[in-house]
Amino acid sequence: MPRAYHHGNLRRTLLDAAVALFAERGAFDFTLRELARAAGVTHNAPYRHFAGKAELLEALRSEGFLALAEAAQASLAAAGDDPRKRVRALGDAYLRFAIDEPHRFRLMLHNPLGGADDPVVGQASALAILKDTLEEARRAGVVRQDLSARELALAAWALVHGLSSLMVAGQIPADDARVRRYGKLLETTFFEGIARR
Amino acid sequence: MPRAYHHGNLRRTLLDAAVALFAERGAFDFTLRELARAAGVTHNAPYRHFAGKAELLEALRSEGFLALAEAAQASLAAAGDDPRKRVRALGDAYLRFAIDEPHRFRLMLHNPLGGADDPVVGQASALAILKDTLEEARRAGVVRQDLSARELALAAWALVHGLSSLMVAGQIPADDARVRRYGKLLETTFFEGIARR
DNA sequence: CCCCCATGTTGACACTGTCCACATCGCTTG
DNA sequence: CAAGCGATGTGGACAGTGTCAACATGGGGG
Repeated sequence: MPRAYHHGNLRRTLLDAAVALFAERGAFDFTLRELARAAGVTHNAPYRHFAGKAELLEALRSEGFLALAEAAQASLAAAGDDPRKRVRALGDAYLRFAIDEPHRFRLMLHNPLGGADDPVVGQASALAILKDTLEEARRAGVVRQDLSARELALAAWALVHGLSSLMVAGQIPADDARVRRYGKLLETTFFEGIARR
Repeated sequence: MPRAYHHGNLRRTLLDAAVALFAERGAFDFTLRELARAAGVTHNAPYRHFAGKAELLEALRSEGFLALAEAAQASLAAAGDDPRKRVRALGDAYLRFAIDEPHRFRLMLHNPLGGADDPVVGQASALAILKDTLEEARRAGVVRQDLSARELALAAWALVHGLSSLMVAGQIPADDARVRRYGKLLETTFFEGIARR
């Protein structure tokens, strides 16, 4: 099969190659030209799809958040109707995402500081899912009412994010047993402690 | 004053210049040669003090953890004898450090993945302080006894680290009032929830 | 059917990290 | 107190990088 002059789907190929390179070496020190070579293309072809290296990285981060949002939706769909179970499902999904794709996770969190103003595409939607689910819980009356859904969402996020970070950083082992145990601990901490009515 | 051939304290100067550059642009994209220029020295002088760029970064991370450890000690010294107050003081110190020096904080957490095996110098000592303080609390009987001091320390760390991360990332505003409020919330969460006897 | 424009290529430039051989100093030792 | 040696800084070189500009190609809409 003769390689066509036009690659066909270079953008996709480049993004995939980038993720693969991340996973392979565990750092973000890959090079644009390297990516181009991996895709079997000249060092300048990527510039037809990304304005520069920074934009490619941003695209990767976006995709990460979209994937996370998808995983969150899936876990919600499997969680049934109990509001508390639904919140728990989101936490589990987050933790699992962080553990299964640590490179991507770290890339996503590696924002250039102060970035609440211009969040990456997808980040907002991931956070929105959490907020909506906590809004459900709020309406169902299983959490305190004097905090907004957003505040509750941030608290829950902080909780699970702290654990995820430490696991990804290797400070806390991430074996299945521990993940389940800490997941439950976080659940009670959130519902009996922080969000208690 | 004629610039001497031998700079005198280049290592220090380079590290300081690096921190300054971080703070100035908010990303780790500085260049070794740039650093050398800022220090008024040839592009190769840094190699007499660091094997390469990676080693310089690692030195920076080390210094960050040492500074954090120092801040922790100071806050302990001012905290009196009550074990609970002492733990709380450490949490506050962590949060304050993250907020006051977000660049450094992000650099420190930016480890090359899986790094529990070869932690940066200083990281261990910072963690040790927390562990010791929780050991005190454990001996004083104000926390549950079925968790080791290390486990308690990690739980406390996860808690405060989650909040710190979100604040540094700009997701949660870091004004004084909120910091105090969340600090108190974390304290009760930890002592009444996670670590309750 | 043809031609236009999105996609890919070639060539160039300034700059980077790092290696090497050499220059300059200041501290130790006799 | 001299000398010289090791630590520190210099200058030049090289391959590789990000990015720009000009050119080539060919598939899909008129």
